[in-house]
Amino acid sequence: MASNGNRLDEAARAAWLYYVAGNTQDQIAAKLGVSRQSAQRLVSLAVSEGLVNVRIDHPIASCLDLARRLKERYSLSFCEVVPSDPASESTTLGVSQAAAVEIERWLRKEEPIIMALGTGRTLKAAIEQLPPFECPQHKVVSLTGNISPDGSAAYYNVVFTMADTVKSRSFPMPLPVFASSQTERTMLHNQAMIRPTLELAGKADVTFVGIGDFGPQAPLLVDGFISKEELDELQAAGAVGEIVGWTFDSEGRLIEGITNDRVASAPLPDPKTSSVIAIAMGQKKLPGIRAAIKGGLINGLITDERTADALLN
Amino acid sequence: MASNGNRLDEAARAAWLYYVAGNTQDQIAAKLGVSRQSAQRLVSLAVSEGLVNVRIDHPIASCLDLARRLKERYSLSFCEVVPSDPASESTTLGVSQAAAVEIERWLRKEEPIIMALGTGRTLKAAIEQLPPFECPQHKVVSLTGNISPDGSAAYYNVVFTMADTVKSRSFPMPLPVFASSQTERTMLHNQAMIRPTLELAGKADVTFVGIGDFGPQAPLLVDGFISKEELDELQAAGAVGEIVGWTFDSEGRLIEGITNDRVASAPLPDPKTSSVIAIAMGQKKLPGIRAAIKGGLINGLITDERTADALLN
DNA sequence: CTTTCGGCTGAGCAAATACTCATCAATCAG
DNA sequence: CTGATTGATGAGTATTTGCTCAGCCGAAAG
Repeated sequence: MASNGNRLDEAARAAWLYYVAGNTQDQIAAKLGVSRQSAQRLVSLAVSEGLVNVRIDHPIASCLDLARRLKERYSLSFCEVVPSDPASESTTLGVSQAAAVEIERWLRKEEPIIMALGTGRTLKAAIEQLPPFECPQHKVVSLTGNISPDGSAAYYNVVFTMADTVKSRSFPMPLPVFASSQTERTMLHNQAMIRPTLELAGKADVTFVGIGDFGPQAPLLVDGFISKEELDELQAAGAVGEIVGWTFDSEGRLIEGITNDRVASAPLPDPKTSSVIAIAMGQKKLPGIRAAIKGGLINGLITDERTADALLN
Repeated sequence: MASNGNRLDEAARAAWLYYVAGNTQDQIAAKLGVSRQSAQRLVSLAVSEGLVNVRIDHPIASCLDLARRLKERYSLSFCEVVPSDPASESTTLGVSQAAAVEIERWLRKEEPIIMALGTGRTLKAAIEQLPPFECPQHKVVSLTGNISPDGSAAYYNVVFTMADTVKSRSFPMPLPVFASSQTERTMLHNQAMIRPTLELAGKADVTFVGIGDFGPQAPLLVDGFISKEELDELQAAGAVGEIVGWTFDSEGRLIEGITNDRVASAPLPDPKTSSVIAIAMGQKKLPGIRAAIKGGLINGLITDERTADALLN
């Protein structure tokens, strides 16, 4: 749609006049020859389309301090803490922006890298913050299958979302998230189309993942990947969190059997040889985050002030 | 002042809650435990301190097109065009932000680079847009002296401004802008403290400069570097623009004699071996910009829509 | 100890902005 | 061709923001 592009152009122009040039919407309306309301709509469109990117260039002392202490205490190689909004229950607010900045930083590199991506709401929100740009030198590979139990494309598989805005070479994983049995998983993983992707995932320079909790609203349950019975069984076995479907207990040890036999996801890249950065915040995820750190599943964390504080106590 | 730092912390937090979390100032006030007015003041402080950085992630088609045509027509290796605010007479609005982004892009590189900086209001405005960060691997060298005719530090010498926010190795040029004679210049340039700096400037990987005009408000005149008589003489000799004090005619050829014999600035780095990017916009500067491009003094340009349009016609 | 001064604060108000709703135009299926 | 649907528009209005001004507090000077 040319009209759509033009509209976004106009929106960008209006947003530019508003945020950069500091015009009022009245002035913008006059300059663009539209009504004041339309100008307001253009600005708000630009905002809602994510064209407007605000960053605060000030390391808030308390956040820096929390990040430093987390890094020290848990030997993390990367940690970023964003301010909390005390009133908000969102599990993405703030961390998604910070994650987007970090993801962009990696993708802006000139030498080719391999980036692996997990799945989940938090990560999806982060990807949606990315500005469009081109980096054909990089490879972005999904750690998890993109097929829902009902056969449709998994909504929270983020590689596709990313491909919409960032032009890199994408490697989705054309698999279900869980195989029906360990045997089937082996078979699936041996497919000629899958194997290279799995190998690529193993060689990732950097990995971004979300962490799923095992409360009553566990994402694996809500999205229909596991049944209530399986959830109960996992909880009984001590499950506190999950990364791309790999379930682990409070010590960060993968739980044997149950669902981990059937997860079709690639194994998590080894944090010893690459950066594995989790993006997670919120009370619910706390046990999972703590466990993932303790078990050395991850070596990087992007979280918020409140969660950081809780992790230290 | 700890209070000052705390205040900026609070300002950053308020700005974060406002711009990123989307709170109203009332909500922020409640959360930070201050009055609404104070919250408003914190937000506006954050804005005026430059903590808040807005960027519009949308290439406005017409600007992209102008940039492309400029690059083609004049064989520029870099060109960026920002939207114009039709009502504003500013010669920095927009281009300073765009220049800051480009400068930051260079400084974020991991491998060490040498960046040379010119002088002037436009460049200073750009430097002021830079967020604070550290890049000790780079060297930033001034092309011009930093001593005003009256002996004070030249206000528009930007290396110091930059050193305030960006931690790189800085090389100011402890010289006047103009020597009193050609002989004195030779002598000054042969000083042991100056020579390495000059050599560094000659090896710059990237150079950012402003362009001065020769109208009645010529910056060289306004800042007291040259007299009205010298200005008249230069104009009579065909001067249309000036970069770090080097005056050139409408073909971009340096004007022999008069002031060019005495400019203590380093010679402009050769655009064949490095990027020499001019930041300039506005009707007044048009002849100077055109000449600098024509004469091959620069190979990169950051300007605004209106100026770009005029350059193409 | 008092005075002065600079900066901070809150109240009130004007301006700017965002939202809702009814209307209108264009597109598309039948 | 007609009716339905979608999306844009302008008016009116509520909310939010920014500005000015008078008062206040504490630090520094006398």
